[in-house]
Amino acid sequence: MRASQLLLATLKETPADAEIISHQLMLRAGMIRKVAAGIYNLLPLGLRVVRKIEQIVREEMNRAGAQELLMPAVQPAELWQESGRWVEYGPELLRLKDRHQRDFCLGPTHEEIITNIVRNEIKSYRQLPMNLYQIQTKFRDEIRPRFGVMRGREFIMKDAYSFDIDQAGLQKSYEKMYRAYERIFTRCGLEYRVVRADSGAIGGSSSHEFHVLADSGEDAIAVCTRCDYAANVELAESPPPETERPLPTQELQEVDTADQHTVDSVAAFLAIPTSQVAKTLLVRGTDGVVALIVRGDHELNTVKAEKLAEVARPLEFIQADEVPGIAGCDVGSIGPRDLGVMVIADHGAVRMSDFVCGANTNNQHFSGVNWGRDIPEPRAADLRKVVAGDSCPNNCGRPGAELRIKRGIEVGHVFQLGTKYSESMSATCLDERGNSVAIPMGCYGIGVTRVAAAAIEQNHDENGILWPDSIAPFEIVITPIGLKKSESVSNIADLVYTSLVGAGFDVLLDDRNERPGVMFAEMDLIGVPHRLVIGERGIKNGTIEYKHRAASQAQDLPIDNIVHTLKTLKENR
RNA sequence: CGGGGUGUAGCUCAGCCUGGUAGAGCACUGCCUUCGGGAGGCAGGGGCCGGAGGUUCAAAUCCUCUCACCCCGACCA
Repeated sequence: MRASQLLLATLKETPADAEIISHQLMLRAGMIRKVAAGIYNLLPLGLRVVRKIEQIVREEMNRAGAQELLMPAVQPAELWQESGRWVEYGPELLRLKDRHQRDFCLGPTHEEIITNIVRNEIKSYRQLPMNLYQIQTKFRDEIRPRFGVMRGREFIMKDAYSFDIDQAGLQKSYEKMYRAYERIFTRCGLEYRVVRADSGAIGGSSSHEFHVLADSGEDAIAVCTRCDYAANVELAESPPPETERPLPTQELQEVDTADQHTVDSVAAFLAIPTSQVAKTLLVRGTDGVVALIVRGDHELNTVKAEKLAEVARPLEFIQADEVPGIAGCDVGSIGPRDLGVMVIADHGAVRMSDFVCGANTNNQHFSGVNWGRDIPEPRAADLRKVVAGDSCPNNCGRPGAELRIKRGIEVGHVFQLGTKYSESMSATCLDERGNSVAIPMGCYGIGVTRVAAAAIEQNHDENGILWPDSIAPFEIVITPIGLKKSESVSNIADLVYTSLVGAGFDVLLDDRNERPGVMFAEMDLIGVPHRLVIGERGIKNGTIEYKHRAASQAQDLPIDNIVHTLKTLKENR
């Protein structure tokens, strides 16, 4: 490609509404332009990167035995009504009507369509296992799109769906995808962690997210400092501590706590740490109200709470105006003693002794409270969010092992759907004994455009992007100095360009006759990993200057076998 | 949906408080000089000041409404 024929839409200044570095650099490098909130043009340079990522994904999916197909972006409401998601999915599903007033939506995902294909085409276990995937535009009407293509409303996604005759088969298909994903993200040059995750609204059981670690990540993940443990903060377990509960040393006392209504202010008022205060939260239960207790310095994990059979889903806190009727006091003074509702305490709270809690009378708290003595032993459960410094839930036992909270960008997600869709949409086939069974499904997504943004978050410097070779818009840029003035420069530049292209490199020849400073700055900005500078000076010595984007120093390479030299360089990387 | 903010040239922004002929830098066009890290000079082109209504002799500026975008939160995964 010649730069004179490329739409090189670089910006010197950073557009005001771009917050994070990848968004800024994608705009400045001329990869994307905004059309509306969360909706972007992919300019030629951006599309080049996306196509390279797609190609890696395609190669690895095919290698794993999946087949590519293409489903429509516009989908009829009937299929969504059948699966129940026409109602369930909510306003994130962009709905539209055709000229006959029939309902359609723009697909945020394709479980309905693929299940429809499979129920029509798959009749026998002999046709399984099967894995079908597509790389396609998705639409999700996000409440708040942000960070450029990181969280766009329209984006490119690879989605794959596996079909097996039984759970064991699904497990195998799942593991295959898991391994394919490891290969894909490694080939894209990304540093990532595999995170155990909640499968959430899509339903099913086993689920892993692939997260690129970056400070700008939207998801908090808990990772062990010593082992592989990594989990979504919402799902990371906090197992019962091994320490015993200390014996009581204080008597139960009722204390006047004036107008202190929060854990922090009560603790400050009594001059004790917040970890000595029990926080009592009233939620709607399946049978009446339930009190959830966590230590004052801990936070309730609503995902965990919802999993308790006694707690109503979705989790609903008792409104402030209802509290006096239940506890006899306002929100700031609730405690588990003589509360008259079921009490469930987090493992950490169960280990407390001589603690402080509300007295169910306004402005009154108890101190010196002990389970078993003053309040019946509560039911114990894992209720809290993990915090940095917690011990590794894996019990990896390595010295110094503790949890850290890091931020991650979710670029891939694999989960086992089970028979959620095959049952609601009757996708069945015959097993070897002739029984009709619902087909267990898995689904596997990769946010292609998000991978591009995540790669930038991880690979950039003050001058611009540092693309990994595998997904760079161009592998090599040739920068001739004084192109119009020097015939030898222009001849050598052309010669090197044609030889490199002939050797299969993806090369950009900067034939714009710009000033050197401009060319250097722009090529650094768009992040071409390898640069050859051709100038009179080098030609006289029979050399071409070579510099890797990330290197601080350039080096001179002999012109003679430049193609071979670069091939060797590439192979050694 | 709640709170906050911003809409003025392609981009970054000034001007608004205190009403009086629309500005700068970058980008763009032409000419000259320059030419190994986003050059300099001269001359140009480009704006219904987001939109509608109002106040006023006069509105980018004051008032009302509206639309769009951004940030925080809630929500969602």
